[in-house]
Amino acid sequence: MITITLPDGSNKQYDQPVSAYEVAKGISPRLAEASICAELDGKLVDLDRIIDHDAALVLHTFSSEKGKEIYWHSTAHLMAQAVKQLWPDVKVTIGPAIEQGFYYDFDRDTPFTEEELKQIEQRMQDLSSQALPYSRTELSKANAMKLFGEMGESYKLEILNEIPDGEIISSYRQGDFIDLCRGPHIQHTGKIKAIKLLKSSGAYWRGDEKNKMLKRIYGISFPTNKELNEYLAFLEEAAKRDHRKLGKDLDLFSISDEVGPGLVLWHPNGAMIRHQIEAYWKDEHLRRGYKLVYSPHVGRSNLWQTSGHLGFYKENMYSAMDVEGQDYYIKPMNCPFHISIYNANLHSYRELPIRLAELGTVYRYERSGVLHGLMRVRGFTQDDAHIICTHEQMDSEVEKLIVFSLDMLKHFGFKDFLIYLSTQPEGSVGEKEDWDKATESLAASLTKLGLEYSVDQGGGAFYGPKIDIKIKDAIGRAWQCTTIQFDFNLPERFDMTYIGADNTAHRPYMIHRAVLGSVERFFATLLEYHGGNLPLWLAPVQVMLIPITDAQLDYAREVEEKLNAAGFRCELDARSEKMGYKIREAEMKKIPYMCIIGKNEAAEGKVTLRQHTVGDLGSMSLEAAMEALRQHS
RNA sequence: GCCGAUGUAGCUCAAAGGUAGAGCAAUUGAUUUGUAAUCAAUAGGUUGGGGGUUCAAUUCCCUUCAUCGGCUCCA
Repeated sequence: MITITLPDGSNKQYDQPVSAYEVAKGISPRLAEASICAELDGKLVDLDRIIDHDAALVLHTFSSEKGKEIYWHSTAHLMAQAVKQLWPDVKVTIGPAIEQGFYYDFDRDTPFTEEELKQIEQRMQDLSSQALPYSRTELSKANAMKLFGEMGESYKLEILNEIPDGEIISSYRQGDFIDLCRGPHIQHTGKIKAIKLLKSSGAYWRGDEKNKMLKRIYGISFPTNKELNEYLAFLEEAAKRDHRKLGKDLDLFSISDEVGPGLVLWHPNGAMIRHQIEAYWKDEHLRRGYKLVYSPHVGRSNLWQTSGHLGFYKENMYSAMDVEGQDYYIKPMNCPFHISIYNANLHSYRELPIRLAELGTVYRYERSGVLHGLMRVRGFTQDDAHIICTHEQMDSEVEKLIVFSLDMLKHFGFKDFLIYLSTQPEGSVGEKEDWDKATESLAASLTKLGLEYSVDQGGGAFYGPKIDIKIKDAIGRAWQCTTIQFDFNLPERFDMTYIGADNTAHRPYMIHRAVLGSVERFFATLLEYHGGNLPLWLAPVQVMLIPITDAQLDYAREVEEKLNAAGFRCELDARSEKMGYKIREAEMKKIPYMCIIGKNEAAEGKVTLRQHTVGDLGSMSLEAAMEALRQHS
């Protein structure tokens, strides 16, 4: 008797071994049809896997993350099959599922053209209609080497070589196509109904630029055309939210060819938003015991020598400029300056923690291919701070930092974060004891605050462990904003000390952190998150005054003055255009509120309020309108 | 930096081996209007830069710069 436990706790009993598919069918034929793979005692397996012992079984459909992953992975195999059929000489490499879809890397000299993508897509559809079963074969490493060797798939041999001897190796075959693969897979190619190959690009073998450049094809697939169309519509929607488009449409910023790539020009509207962000940022820091500082944009080579940047960061720094025979470098980081500020005085343990904060503009050489709107630029302003504290203060400082960061991000409207804890990498500096203590402190704070996080083992900087908080952009790409990093390197290099209660010098702990990350990147994620409809307190123009005819201009000016005096940012549209036209323009500029002022309003001393995307809110006294605005924020 | 695509008026886009066209925006004039586009006129371009082929290039070729999508890296 075999007992199978389902996720809801119920049991199914069988006299003899049974496949996961049969179990699914026993529950409901529809579930069996929708199932993609099975999870047996926590291990993903094919649906036709025979269950011969008591086990916990979870069936995954396309609605689960794991189901999607297997589905897309299977589609990647299908694409590889199509490509091999069309171009037998092309070598296959690897083709995993990604967050949205899948890709497959091929070794081929010429890139895949749009035409060819369509051709591949068509062939995939043909193969799908043949409903070819994916069948698993387990074989020894030697046999696998022989098989893929005969097929001439050299990349597969390279992968096989790295698999330890004795391990069972599986391959999957559908029709005439065999791929080395751990699996599992969907039952047959017929399950893949809607396919779209999105783009082709180059990608290095194993992500290493020293390796050969392969040709990658990205695609996505769904069980129904409806889902595919919805996804394509989502991409279109997302494109409208792209901060580069919004930046242009709302006249927020530009990047000029003549000024230089990756260098941002902030237009008045964008600058106003930035000003609001920065003002709030400064207030919050002062409230929380930070001291604001300013530092220069360049520093002598000695400084960067001491900090070590000329050693380990030089490829990201701009070349030196000569000043009276001395080399000066434009700063890629603020740390050495903040440390120099700390070191300008002798410090007692009574002063600690010292928290130095600055909106510090830095310049880094980023390779031309990586620049991306405001997300990745060459000159940017970090909302930087360095916290210098004693060992005892470390835990509470870390905890405060996490709370501070999340509070601030939430204030801007963000709700979903991805939190990562990165631990000690190979070749790091500092004592293991310090690393462990700091890492524990970071982990403990996250746990104490009840936050979920992923651990990036060995992903820390060489100088210390860190916590990163990422925010997603319009199409789900995650961008790092907050970073909280311990630094065991610079305090040593700059010989930072404080005098302890024992009247001897001690080495302080230093935490380097940025909450927003960089003003540029944060601004971009903020724009995309809100789709350009910023919260009232950030909107560059909060109220647009729209007189209906020129006869109301005087009254409108009066209203403007009063609104300004009350601290609202408003503009008067005094053009002799029709009201509908002015409303349309204000709506397109995403201005949160409009005050419509016609002869009725002028006569009664009122305004008619209209809210962006909402519509007419009716006529009211100016005081009532201002109260409504205050309520809004 | 590498692979691919793209680059035409301020913006969004057409066209084409024989010296570029629309809509919006702009300017001027008329209009004075009640909740998402009033009408007319005017002006606007070395078709990203450089070089080549050609009787002729903006179109074809080379090169360079930039942008976009990836690779890698990172705030």
